[in-house]
Amino acid sequence: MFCRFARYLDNKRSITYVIRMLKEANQKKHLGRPRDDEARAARRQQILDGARACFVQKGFHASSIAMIAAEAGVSVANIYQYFETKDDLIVALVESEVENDLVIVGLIGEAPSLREGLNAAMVRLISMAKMHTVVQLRLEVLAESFRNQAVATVVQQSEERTIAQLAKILRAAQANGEIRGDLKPAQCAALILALSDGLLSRLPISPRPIRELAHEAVQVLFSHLGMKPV
Amino acid sequence: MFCRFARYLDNKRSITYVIRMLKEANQKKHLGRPRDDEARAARRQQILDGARACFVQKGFHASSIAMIAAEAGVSVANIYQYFETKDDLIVALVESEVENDLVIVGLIGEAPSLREGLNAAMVRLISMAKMHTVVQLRLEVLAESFRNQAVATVVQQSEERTIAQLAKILRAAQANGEIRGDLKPAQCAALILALSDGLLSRLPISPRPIRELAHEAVQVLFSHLGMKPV
Amino acid sequence: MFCRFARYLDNKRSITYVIRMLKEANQKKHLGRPRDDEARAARRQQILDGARACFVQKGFHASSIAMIAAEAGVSVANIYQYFETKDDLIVALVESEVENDLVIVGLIGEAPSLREGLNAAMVRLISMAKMHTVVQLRLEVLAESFRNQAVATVVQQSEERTIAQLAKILRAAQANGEIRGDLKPAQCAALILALSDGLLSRLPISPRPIRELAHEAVQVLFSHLGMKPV
Amino acid sequence: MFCRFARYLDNKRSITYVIRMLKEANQKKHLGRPRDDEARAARRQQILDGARACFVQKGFHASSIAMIAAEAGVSVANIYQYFETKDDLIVALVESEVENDLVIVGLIGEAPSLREGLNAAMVRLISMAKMHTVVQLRLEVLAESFRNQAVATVVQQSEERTIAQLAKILRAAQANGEIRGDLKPAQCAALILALSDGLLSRLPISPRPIRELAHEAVQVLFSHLGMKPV
DNA sequence: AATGAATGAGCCTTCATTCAT
DNA sequence: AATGAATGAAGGCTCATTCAT
Repeated sequence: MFCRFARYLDNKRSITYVIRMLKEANQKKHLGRPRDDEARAARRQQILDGARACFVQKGFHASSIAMIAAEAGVSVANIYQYFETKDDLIVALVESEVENDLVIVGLIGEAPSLREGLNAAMVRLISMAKMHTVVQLRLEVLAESFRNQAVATVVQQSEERTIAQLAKILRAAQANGEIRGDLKPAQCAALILALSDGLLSRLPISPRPIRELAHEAVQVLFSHLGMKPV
Repeated sequence: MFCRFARYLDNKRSITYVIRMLKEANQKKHLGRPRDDEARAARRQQILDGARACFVQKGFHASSIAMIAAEAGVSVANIYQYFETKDDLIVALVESEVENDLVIVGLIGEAPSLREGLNAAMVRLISMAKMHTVVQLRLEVLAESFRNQAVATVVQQSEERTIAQLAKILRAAQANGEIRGDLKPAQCAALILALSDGLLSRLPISPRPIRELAHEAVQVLFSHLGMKPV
Repeated sequence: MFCRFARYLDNKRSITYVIRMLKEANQKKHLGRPRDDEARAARRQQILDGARACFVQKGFHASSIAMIAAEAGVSVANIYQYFETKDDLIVALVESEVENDLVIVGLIGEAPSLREGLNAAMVRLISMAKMHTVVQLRLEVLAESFRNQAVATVVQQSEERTIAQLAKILRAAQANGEIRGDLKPAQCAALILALSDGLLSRLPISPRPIRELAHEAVQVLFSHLGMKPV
Repeated sequence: MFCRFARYLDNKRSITYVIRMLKEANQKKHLGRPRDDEARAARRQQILDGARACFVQKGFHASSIAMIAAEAGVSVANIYQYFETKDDLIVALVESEVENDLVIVGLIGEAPSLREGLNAAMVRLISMAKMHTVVQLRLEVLAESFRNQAVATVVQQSEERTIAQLAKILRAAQANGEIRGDLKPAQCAALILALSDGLLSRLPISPRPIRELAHEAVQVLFSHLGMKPV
């Protein structure tokens, strides 16, 4: 279920028309009164999914609530029962998006060795089916961080947690002698994340495949950490 | 002349009001017809400057032509004599923005040694007064590249040129033995650019000062290139 | 229990948020079904009270059902079990509001003399704690009478009753020689009511205190009625 | 050219439909660029006229900008080139509306005697073709004054001017012995205005014709002022 | 009877763009 | 060439009302 808008956007139809079409495609009826929190959470997620698809396609500011509603298959007014304003919706999406980072770092931690962990994380990132959308959103989020304090705060907190987690892994690797002991784990962690962001953000503009660059980058890291290159 | 909009945005006034105020603040009632190509170019630049200020403040899609016109001190309709659509304006701005990269790389090339060049470039970036706006726009541009083919093309071409230039410098350094000879210059160059982008993009969210991270990053690079760390 | 909305309206929050806050502030989660007609009437009154608070604050058309429900501490849907439409709610409120007139006129009738009665009524009006809201609503009602036939009818009927009542009092005063015998009681009564409305409606715009004007007005009346001024 | 909306409002058509109909009825084309202030003032007045018609019909808050635009025969966006917000439009209308008061008072001043002046003013008011709308708006304005400070200020200032003007006339009448010398002119003036407002505001609800009441009211005034009744 | 959820229609405002001057 | 005026379309948000529970 990728952004259904895409199917309409190439025609020259007006946005209003596209939205009506999408709405008619969603045969949804009046849903009645699902009482439980579970249903509410599901609907909330449904909206977030629609929002994500739109934001990936058009960015935060060029995505309209009407688009998001159509994409999610709910009414415009309904969205406002789950999110107070569009900004809140953006923040909520950012919150759910930054979870990814921890997951990736988790991959590193679960591996038997740092070397294998870093490799696994890289492979996972590169081959992830929705990588494209993750990266696209990541950029959107970083750009938004410059001007939207609420977003910046969310990302900053996630960043701290992620760095802390990765630093812990690095410290463990130092303890068992896998990497040099004279590196500052937190700084090193921040660097790894920055490098990763930097690489991925070039997805649409890099003259050579990101895959190659990522491989090279891991080499650089290994040598910096004092591990033998592959 | 930073974005003059900032001066008005905190009041509760409507955008329309703000724009009128800005317009009145720009004394020159009638700009008159540019006398020659040079004057035309100047006017064009004036518009681009206004656009840049707005884009930095609000992003591409949340900046309106009216804002840009007010910020630039020209009339709305006048903008349309220099740029066919808002998208064209964006592309033009992106074109002028990617020039920066070559300038920075130029810094590296002019230095007596690669080590000094890299250091100089880093210092220049970090201490540049308008660094904040450059980075903000960089993210905006990268995010836009994902969805706007015209922008992607411009950035991609610039990227190729920049990498080629940097690769040339690296090759020279290999030739005079400053760095390891077994590195692929182009790939290495791409990596350096990615690392730089990655670092800078964390400006608003990094839990520690970018300056520190940048210093560390240069160490990583040096060790990767086979130079002694500082 | 003055309009609780006031407490929220200064913040920048969206209306949706304000309404949710108010709702949560009203502890009783579920009102339960009213046991008898009396309980039903109480619930109805509860809604009318909420509506009154909102109408005073914002007027008929700028008050939303959601606001009224939040203010009254009932659910939106519940309102629709007591009033078929918002217009019906308005009419019902108008009906309850015009009762005031009879009460005031009653005050005049109960006094030992017309002189004392008029004075008492004036004092009562001016010093009434909720005078402000009464007057505000009175204007709202009069304005609405121009365009809403249902409201006009209600007010007109009340007006007739009130005039009749006051005329009766005046006739009695004529009978015992307190006032001139050549006045037409009904016309005179209408005049008194008009003067009263006219005075009070200037509450927010009068350059001098209404109290003074009211005193003067009573003098005028007295002299017109053929009573000695105070 | 009374409110053209009236023609549509009885059918059950949606507002949107009505607005489209009205728009199509206005064959207006793109107006080009009238440079002069005169054209701007005319257009501004045109909008105010449309607004007035709507406000009379539906009140301030139930009149939408779209309605006003359709009624005035301009586009919605165009309105915003003449008035910053809907509230500003309301204030502007109120400003133009309170001018009426001075005109009426002017009538009194121009008459050869106070008696004739008051009579003339009354007759003028009662027989004015658009009296209905004037009174309707007057009530709307007074009601709005309670909650809209900007409106209250405008009305208050007008009120002061009007009272001053009328007081001057009364003082003159005192000077030439037409009326009692012991009345306070300003207070008396305020009273006259209040009585007038009070009477007129009962237009839609008075059980007997306002004309009669007005006549009676003038008698009251005359006797209060110490003039012989007619 | 009471209510949370839902929605089509509408609200105010702004947008990118065009046109007559 | 430059610009004020103009506008259809769309933006974010709220409304009165309904329905299933």
